[in-house]
Order: sequence, then C-alpha cells, then structure tokens
Amino acid sequence: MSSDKRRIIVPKQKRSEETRAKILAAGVDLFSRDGFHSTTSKKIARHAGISIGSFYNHFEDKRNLLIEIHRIHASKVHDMIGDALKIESLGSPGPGGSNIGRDIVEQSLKLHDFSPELHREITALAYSDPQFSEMSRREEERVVELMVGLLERHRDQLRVDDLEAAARVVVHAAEEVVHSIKIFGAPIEEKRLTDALGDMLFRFLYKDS
Amino acid sequence: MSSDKRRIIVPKQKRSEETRAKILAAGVDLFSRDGFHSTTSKKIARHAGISIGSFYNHFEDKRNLLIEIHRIHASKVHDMIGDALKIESLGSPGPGGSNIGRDIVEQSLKLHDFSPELHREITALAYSDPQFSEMSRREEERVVELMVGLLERHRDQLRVDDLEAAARVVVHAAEEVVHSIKIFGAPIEEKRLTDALGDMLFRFLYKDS
Amino acid sequence: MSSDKRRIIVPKQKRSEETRAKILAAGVDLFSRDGFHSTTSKKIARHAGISIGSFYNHFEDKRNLLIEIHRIHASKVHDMIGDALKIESLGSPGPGGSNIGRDIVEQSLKLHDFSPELHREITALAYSDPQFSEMSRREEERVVELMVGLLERHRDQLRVDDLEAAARVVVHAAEEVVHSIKIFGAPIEEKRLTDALGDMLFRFLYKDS
Amino acid sequence: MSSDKRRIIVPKQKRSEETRAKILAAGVDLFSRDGFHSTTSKKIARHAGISIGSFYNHFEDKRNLLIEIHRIHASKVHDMIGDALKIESLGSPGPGGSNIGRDIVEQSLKLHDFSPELHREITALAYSDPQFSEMSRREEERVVELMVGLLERHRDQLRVDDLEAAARVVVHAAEEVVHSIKIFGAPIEEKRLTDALGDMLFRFLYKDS
DNA sequence: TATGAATGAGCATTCATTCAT
DNA sequence: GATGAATGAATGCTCATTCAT
Repeated sequence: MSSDKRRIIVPKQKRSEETRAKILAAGVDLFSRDGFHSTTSKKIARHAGISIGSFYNHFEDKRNLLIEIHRIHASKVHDMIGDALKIESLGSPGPGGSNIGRDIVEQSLKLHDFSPELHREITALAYSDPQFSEMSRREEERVVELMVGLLERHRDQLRVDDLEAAARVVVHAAEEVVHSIKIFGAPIEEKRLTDALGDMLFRFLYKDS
Repeated sequence: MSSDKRRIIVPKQKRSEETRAKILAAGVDLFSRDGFHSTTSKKIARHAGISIGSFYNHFEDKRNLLIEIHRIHASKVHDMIGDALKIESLGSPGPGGSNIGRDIVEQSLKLHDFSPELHREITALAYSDPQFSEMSRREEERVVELMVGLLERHRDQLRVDDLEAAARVVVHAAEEVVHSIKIFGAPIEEKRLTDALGDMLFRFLYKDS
Repeated sequence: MSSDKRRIIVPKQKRSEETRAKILAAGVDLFSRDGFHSTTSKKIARHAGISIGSFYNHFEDKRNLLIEIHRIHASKVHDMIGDALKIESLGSPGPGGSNIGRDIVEQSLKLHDFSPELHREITALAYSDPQFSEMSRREEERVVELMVGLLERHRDQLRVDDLEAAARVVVHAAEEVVHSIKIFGAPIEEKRLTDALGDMLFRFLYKDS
Repeated sequence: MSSDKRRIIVPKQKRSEETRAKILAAGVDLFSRDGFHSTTSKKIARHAGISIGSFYNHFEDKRNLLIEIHRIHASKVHDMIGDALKIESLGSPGPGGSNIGRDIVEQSLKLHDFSPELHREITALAYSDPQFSEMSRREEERVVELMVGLLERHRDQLRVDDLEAAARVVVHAAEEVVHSIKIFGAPIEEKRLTDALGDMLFRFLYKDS
C-alpha cells in the first residue's frame, strides 16, 4: 500500500545534499528578488545551476520549496528572538534607562535586517494564501509564547494583567511599525517612529512610569 | 487628427455605465473570494455576464480593474474614517469613561467590517507589488493626516509631543491588531485583544491617567 | 433578389463624401506609416475622426479600403506616367544628349517621390497576397502598354525588335533599381546607380550608339 | 550562478535535434504555402507533429523561426551563386556564343527554382518589415560582391568602368525580371523575356558588341 | 540520482465586425 | 447616415510538471 506520490529525495549522499542546498539558496535569492509569483521553477533550477528534473526530485513543487525555506528561516528567526528575549535588560527601567519597550523595538529592528525581502514576500503570502497564513500564525504563536515568558519574568514591574493579550498587542504593534520602516521605507525619520513605539510599549507595560 | 492610442471607454451611454458597474462588482467578488492571482479576466467577464472583449473595452487589464476598485474602496473607507474621527469622543477620559484609545479601536474594527476580504487581498498586494505598495502608502498618509488632526484637537489632554510619529505608531498598531482579528481570526477572545490595544493607546497618548 | 451583403454607402450627400475622404486619407497615413497588418480598423476610424460604425458604412473592410486607396493611387501614378512618357525627349540621342534611357530613369525616380511608403506597402502585399498581386499585375500591364507606345514612337532609332519584351525588361529594371534607392536607401551614391541604369537602358535600346 | 534568461535549446540530444529539424521543415512548408501572417505557431507545431510548448523551447517565436529559416536558405542560395559565378563562361562572347549576360540570366532562373515560394514570402517581408529589410540587404551585398568579382575577372572585355554600380544594376534587373517569371508567372513567353534581359545585360557590359 | 526535451492546459489580449440607439 | 458598446473566436505565449535516457 505504498503511496503513488512522486518520491521526494531525502538526501543521504553528499552530492544530493549539496544539490538540495543549492536549490534552497536559489529559492531564497529569487523569491526575495522577484517574488513568489514571478519566480518559475525553471528559473530556480537555472539559478541553482542544476536541472529542472533535479529540482522536482528534491521538492514537490515551487510552493513546497518556499514552505521549506520559510521553515528554515522561521527557525533561525525564532532562535534569534529566543536569544534576544533572554536578555535581562531591565536593570533600571525608565525613560532614561534601559527598558523592555526599547529593547523589544531594538530587537525587532535587528530581526528584520535578516532577509527583509524574504520576510516581505512571506508576509504577502500570509495575506493571500491560507496555507501560508497558517504557517505564519504558528510562527507568531511561538513568538507570542516567548514574549509572554519575557513578560512573566518581569511581571512585578509591569502594570498589565493579561500577559498574553499584552504580548500579542506588543508583538503586532512592533511588527507593523518595523515593517513600515524596513519593508516600506520609513516615511519620517526612523528615530521618531522607534522612539514613539518604544515609548508606547513602555507606558503600556510598566507600572507607574 | 486625434491620438491613435487604445481608448478605454469613458461611459456616455447608459448601457456602458451598467457594464462598467457589472465588471467592478464582479471584480470585487472574485478578487475577494479567490485573490488576484487566481482570478482570470475570463472569469471576471463570465461572472459579470459580459464578454471578454467588453471587459477590455472598459479596463486596460486585470490590474487596472483592481486599481480602480481600490480607488473606489479607499475613498469610501477614507470617508468613513473622516466621519469616525470627527466624533468628539473625549468627555471624561479615563479607563472608565470614553477615550481616544478605545474609540480608535472601535472605529478600526468597524472599518474592517467593510469588505475585509478585499482589504486582505489589497494588503497582500501591497506587500508584493510596488505599485500597490505605493497606493497603500498614499492611503496611509491620508489616514495619518486625519489622525494627526484628531490628536491636535485633543493636544491639551495628551502627553505625546511628536504628534505625527504618535499618529503613525497608533495607526500601525491598531491596523495590525485589527488584522489579526478580522483577517486572520482572533487566536484569543477578541475582547482581550481590543482591551489591551485600547489600553495601550490610551496610556501612550494621555497625560497622567 | 437583392444581395444580402452589407450595403456600402455610395456617397451622395456632401457630409457622406467628406467622411469617405477622411477615411481614405487616414488609411493612406496609417498604411504608409505602420503597414497594413499593424493598422486596425479602429485606428483608422479614430485617426479619421469618425466612428468605427461609420467606417464600416463606407468600406466593406480594411482590405477594401486599401484596394480603393490603391486604385486611386494607381490612377494618379498612371496619369503621371502617361504625361511623362508623352514627352518627345529624343532629339539628339547619345551619352551627351538626352535619351530615352536617361528619361525613363528620371521619370521613374520622380514617380517614386509620390508616396513611396504607400508604394512600399503595396509592393509588399503584391508579394504576399494574390489579390494584390493581381492588382499590381494589371497596373504593370498598363505601364508596359505605355512603354511599348513610347518605344514604338522611336522605333527607327532603336535596335530592339521585340518591343513588348524590351518594354517589360526596361520597366522591371528601372523599377527595381529605383526601389533600391527610394525604398531601401541607396547603398552607394544614387548617381552611380542611376548613371549605370540609364546607360544600360540606352545601350540596350538604341542602335549603334 | 548563471543567467536566468529564457534559454533556447541548443540541441545536445538527438531527439532535440530532430524536433528542431521538424519545426524548421514545417516552417518552410507553411510560410511558403500560407505566408508569414497566416501561419500561426500552433499550426506550425501541429504540422511538425510536436507540441506548442516544444516549439517555444526551440524558437523564441514565429519571427525568429523565419529568421533562422532565412539564414539557412540564404546560405544555401549564396553557395549556389558562388558556384554559378565561378564558371568561366566567356570563351567566345557574342550573341551566338556564350556570354556573361546570358549566364547571369540562366543562373538567376536556376536559383529561383529553389523554393520560390519561400523567396516570395521573404521578399514580401523585406518590403514590410525593417528587420527583414536589413537581412535582405545584407544578403544582397554578398551577391553584389560576388558579381563584382565576376566582372573583375572579365574586366578587359567589358566596357563599364564603375563595376560596383554595374553589378548592382545587373543584379536588380535580373532579380526583378526573374521574379516576374518565377513568382508572378510570366505574362509573355519566358524566352522573350530572358532573351531581352540577356541581351540587355550583354550590351550593357560588353565592349563593342 | 541527474538530465532536459516534451507536453498542453491555460492565460492575457486583440481585433474585425455587428447592431441597437 | 452616424455612433460606439458589445461580441468572441483566435493568437501568441507561459509554465508546472512528466518521463525517457
């Protein structure tokens, strides 16, 4: 009762693994540069320097390549977020000192320096394609979890009760403002936006500011 | 002698105007339901009950149909925003009373009840297509302007100095949270999110609350 | 037993005649500029400043418009040829004096100053379309007739016996050399070509020169 | 990484080479029979017994197929001309003997027995399409070169000074008369035309005839 | 495993022509 | 006679995918 489906290679040999890596790299390049819809599987194969047949040996189709790229990308981003939010940044909170608000903004900006074009493309697909929508949602859940963890560690300094709702709102606000800067090009000086955002998050989260 | 360029119909006859309306309606239906890329010009014509030739008499192509739809949609939304932000909502501010934060959230939610699917699709294109990116940006600028106007009218009650930066941050935060509710389906109870958002905006904007 | 065919207007009213003239003029312009295949009936109507419906009231289709244009053009050219070949140019033949060879070349060049672009387009169609081939042939026959007449008038000075064959060869040679100058752009100085051509025709036709 | 540009197959496999040959053959057939404009890429594919996709794998488009056909055709014709003009035909010149005039006519006729229909179609395009115009011109230049070479080899017997101008006039005259015979169908007996043409060329070129 | 030629459904778009007003 | 919106068959071309080598 074996599946009729095309058999996708699970690379075991070194050569095969290299081919797979080349395809992934080409996919990142082209999806970032031209977008998903303008990137054809032939172009990917050519850009990767392999044959179209080989492409289909390694990935079911274009869509699945992007999903795999997304998976890898997301896990890298997730690790970066994990690292970032581990930082115990809240020694002396307040406008003058360090605070979560400012730190979140800083880390968000940093995260978007990593492949903003790919991020843009995946965000586009999250808005137009249910499967990518679902993937983005799962990714977001993991980020929210980390954010909740961060907030919990500073609970005593915070004024918010519903940490999960707060975490979500914070993540969304940061995400969108950073998009307006990194993806669409800040319409006013970046610093004014990031200061306002940092200020907003700080005031929202912190007791007696 | 006059120009030989392809001429798009500028409706003079009643029948022509009706056809144009049918195409616009069909475009809204299909772009909302299936997305831009899965909607073909043939499908639009069939859905509108007209011929493919007629479609091309009225619109240069699929893309220009969506642009026109967007224009119409945007101006409706803009009017709604204008009306909404005119409301002098700030009798007795504070967690218990009415306040801008809560009002902005409410109005944002209301706005997204109007054709959320189309809004989703256009947002997707704003992320993937430079022309739509530019259109969305212009639209956003007009919203920011209205928001700055609103803030200015309540300046004495507000703690923020940089009204434009504040306006932008507020608009982005509200937009994204509302998208997570109306477009992607709230992952937790809507009220928890909107309360947190309203609270955040309020704390950010208001003096010593 | 009237024909089912679309009834084409035979202009009686002044307005109608003007419309017809406008269409003919527009046809000449566009066929000359863009060629037959790139000229659409809509463009013709627009260029003429009339409606597409009116175009079809006056001409069966694009093809028949060109045929009519050709007819008018050909009769003008024919008149010009008639005038040209009437000239009794052979006072003192010889390389130094006037001679038929040189005159034919001169007149051929002059003829091709009249709408060379249209001539080019019609020649193209003569090569690719049987109906135009036939029309060109008829036109050619009339030119050959005139040429035979000219030769007959100078028979005593000529060495050729088969006047018709001579006429045809002369017409073809002149036509093609002039095309290479007027239509394709002379690859060497025009004078060298026309001198050679005139010389060739002269030597061919004249007795012991 | 290599270029992403659309790549036209450069045949490596035998099957590919066969397909290419089939397309070329089908192109010759259909362009000759129906002309360029009436031949669609679908018809070519069907006639060649291959898929439309395969057609586009091998040729950029219909136009480029004809260009390639022309290139092949032109080089064959050029070889034939080269062979023909090598003939040292001028033993005892004169109306009774062999002479260049008669030889040129003979060879021109022979050349046009090879695919006259294709020649007709390409001539049509030379009149209507700048790119084909340019191609025909280049081809003509090569023929003129060969003709100049021939004339040079018999210079002492010739009366003409400007060999290049003479060569061009000769080529044009022969070309057009032969077209009137082979392409349009001689309106009078072929022999009368060829005799007149041969006579004209002979009298033009030769000393004291 | 890798290759790349072959496939053909499907899409955007054009344009000659009709006909109701 | 004039108008121009409507029509839809037809065309050029793309691209995801298959499969024989």
